[in-house]
Amino acid sequence: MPIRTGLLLECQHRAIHHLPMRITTWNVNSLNVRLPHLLEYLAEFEPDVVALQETKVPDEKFPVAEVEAAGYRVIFSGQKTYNGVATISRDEATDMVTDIPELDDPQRRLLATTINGVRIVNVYIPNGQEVGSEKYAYKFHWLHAFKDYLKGELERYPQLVLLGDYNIAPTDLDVHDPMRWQGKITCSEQERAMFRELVSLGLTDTVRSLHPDEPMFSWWDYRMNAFRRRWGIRIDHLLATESMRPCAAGVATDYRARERPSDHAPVWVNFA
DNA sequence: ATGGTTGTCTTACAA
Repeated sequence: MPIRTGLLLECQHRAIHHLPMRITTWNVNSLNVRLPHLLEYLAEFEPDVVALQETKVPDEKFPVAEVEAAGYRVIFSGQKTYNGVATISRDEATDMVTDIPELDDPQRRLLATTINGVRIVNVYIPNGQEVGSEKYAYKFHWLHAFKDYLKGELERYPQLVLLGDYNIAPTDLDVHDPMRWQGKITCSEQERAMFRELVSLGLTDTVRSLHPDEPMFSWWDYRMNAFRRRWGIRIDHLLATESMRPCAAGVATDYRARERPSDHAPVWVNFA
């Protein structure tokens, strides 16, 4: 059965407040390297929106023609070597924002836009490297400024999806080996408290709400055959306002198993 | 599991 048909069947029992949408987040770790995988993903899943992180491509070198040839539009905020975000969509993206007000930051980590009446806030939250490090302090500086910005977005846009690479594993259910990761970067109590603060602004962890008891991972270290051994963590998330009605979700783990993969797999949610 | 592996105008740094 084609996936598109499956989406409609899965969602038909829900009340529809906006167009049904399949929305994906994927840290591609270099769009230049991962472009073939992205084009395969678009053809296979026919998503309405895909938020990319770590594109690592400056805007003047973004592969616009390739994405448009696949039947999509794209907006982006990139830089050389590091970071970079892009949002791919079937329909028009308006009211683009690339910078957090009050945060003077050259790192390209935010791309907010409106698609079909839904505010799509695509983020590449800083990794933090190690608890207590300078980069860890930057992670929280960024997050505090972002949280203030997000409050305003939520007031303006009743239908909002906040998605991306959060670099936070919210609970031990999101970690293959919680004892190994206890207190480590992505799993520290301070990071988890910040994740809960974002949720408490009026958002739902859509993937977890649909799979409340199932360990699910979105990132596996390149080293030590971590993927083959299923040593993963869930750090890529789609949070949404209550109005959004998620009806199915999953991780396209298959894309992590391919040749020359990103270390993240795509995470998708269907909204009724 | 702290050993390693990716990606980047690389030989260091970020993840």
